[in-house]
Amino acid sequence: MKNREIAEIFETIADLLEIKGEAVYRIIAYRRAGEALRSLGRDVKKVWEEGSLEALPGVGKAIAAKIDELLRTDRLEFYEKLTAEVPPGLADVLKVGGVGPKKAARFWEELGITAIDELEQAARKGKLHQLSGIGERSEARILENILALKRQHTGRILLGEAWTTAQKLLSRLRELKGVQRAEAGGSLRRMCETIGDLDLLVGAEDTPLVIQAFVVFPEVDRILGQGGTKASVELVDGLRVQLWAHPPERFGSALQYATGSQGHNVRLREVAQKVGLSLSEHGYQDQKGGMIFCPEEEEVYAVLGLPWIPPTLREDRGEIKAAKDSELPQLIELEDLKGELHTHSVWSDGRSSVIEMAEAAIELGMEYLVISDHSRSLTIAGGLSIKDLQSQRTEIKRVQKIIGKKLTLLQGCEVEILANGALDYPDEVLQELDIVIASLHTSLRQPREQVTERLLRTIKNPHVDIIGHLTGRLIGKRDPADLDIEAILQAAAEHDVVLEINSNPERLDLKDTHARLALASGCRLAINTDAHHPDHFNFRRYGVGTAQRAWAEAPSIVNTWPLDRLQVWLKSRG
DNA sequence: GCCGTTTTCGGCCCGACTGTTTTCAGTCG
Repeated sequence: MKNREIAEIFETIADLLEIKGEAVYRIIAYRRAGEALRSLGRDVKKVWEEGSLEALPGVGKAIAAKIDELLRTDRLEFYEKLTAEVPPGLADVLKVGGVGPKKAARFWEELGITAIDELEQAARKGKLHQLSGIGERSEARILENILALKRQHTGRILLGEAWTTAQKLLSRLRELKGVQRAEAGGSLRRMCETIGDLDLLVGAEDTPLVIQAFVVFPEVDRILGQGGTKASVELVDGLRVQLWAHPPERFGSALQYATGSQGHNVRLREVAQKVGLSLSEHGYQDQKGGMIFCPEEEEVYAVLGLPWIPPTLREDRGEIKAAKDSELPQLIELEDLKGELHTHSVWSDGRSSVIEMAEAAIELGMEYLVISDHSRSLTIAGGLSIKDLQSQRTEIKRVQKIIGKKLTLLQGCEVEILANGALDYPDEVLQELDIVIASLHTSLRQPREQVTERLLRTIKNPHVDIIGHLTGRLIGKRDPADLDIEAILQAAAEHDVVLEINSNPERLDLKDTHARLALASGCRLAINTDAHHPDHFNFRRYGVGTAQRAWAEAPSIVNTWPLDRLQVWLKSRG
């Protein structure tokens, strides 16, 4: 049983207990345990085998026993009893906007509703508003939200997509009269791999005016809620956007609040409480009612004696303790990247020539650029024959002469890890290349042992320098290969093989938790764009965001190294 | 149900908006 499956069970338990009206902190405990499993990075089975389940944050005796039962028997008696009592379909009913545990319980008890479809039928027949305390407006809103839920394909969109939409909205907001500042918060600012909704924050004196101007933006399809300081809307493309507006002197605390995560904010407010302060989006309040305003986010943390915590760390994954102990990492930044180690050109499936890619790299101030086209067996992507590879070398040398010393071009290759575990070129060919990236594109669905073995064999090949997009996942489209991540990380650390964080927003592979585990295992990483066009160099911000979420510092990322150091390393590998 | 250099028991973040009511519960982030 996988981490995610166990997390889902705990989250459903939390929902059902809430509908049952159980103690709220018991419910929170199950949600926190679910979150802990999702952000673990390691296979919980390994933790279980070590007997250290209770060392996980949010996992105590009772929940550890439940994880144990699930891993041993694939079943959970507590869960089975609970679902016999409260229909599990009610957990889905909670996903409908405007329906929380209290209403779900009443629909079930008074109307016998146990699933979303039944709720829809009841709403259409006007049965909901016959209940006391529920009017026709609530009924209409619930029906509307059921239809909205059905329209949404996955519910979450890719980071890259959210980024683009947010930038458009922010620049429009900044043009509004009276707006002094506008920033994105939420999971976008934290650079999560997918985004559920956009959280935008504006600093302005006349906040209702800004809110009113925002809700009539042409891309707004419907208004879900609107007050003097916040509005919630759905855009024509279905994306939901929250806008908060606060006076500039409160911008820092408001931005901190809007950035989250919820878990981080709860922890921070607990720290505030211990020194007799109450923290909200408006600022700090002392016990006598006096306010401390924070125009800048740094001040929110400074009041508690903490250094500013970068948004990408704010996941309640130990960052507040690290801040207290002055042990926050010196995070990698975009400016630290000195070059790019994984790109494609028209020689295989890229859309630009070597010189076009080189010129774009120069424009971005890179010191070096690796052209790494696909190997021969990936015919669908125009993989290069050994002869083509030699012609390409001539071409790269020719371009190098044209561009001079502004950029150093290296010839690499993204070599296929074949289904049988061999590489797509013989060692003699790999040896001629400046750098070798080995990747899986095919037979990703092999059983765990087999795919893992392919990767282990690849890592042991002395000519392989980097493993590209380790799991092969495409977020929301293709599941990652089933791998023994820990065995692979251990081997990579041992053989000094670098693992790539592929920055393409569809991949982000390694993902944050795996990258964090890789660093803890002693692996080095590279942040690569896998660019097939100069525009794709923009993906670097997502790769850096992912690396930051893994608590990565620049020295662990090989393409922050200057060229001479990189070349010494490559030479040492033979 | 978890957790502890204030605690092994008694705490566990905080406010905005909505709808249906007449003062607030429910939902949401």
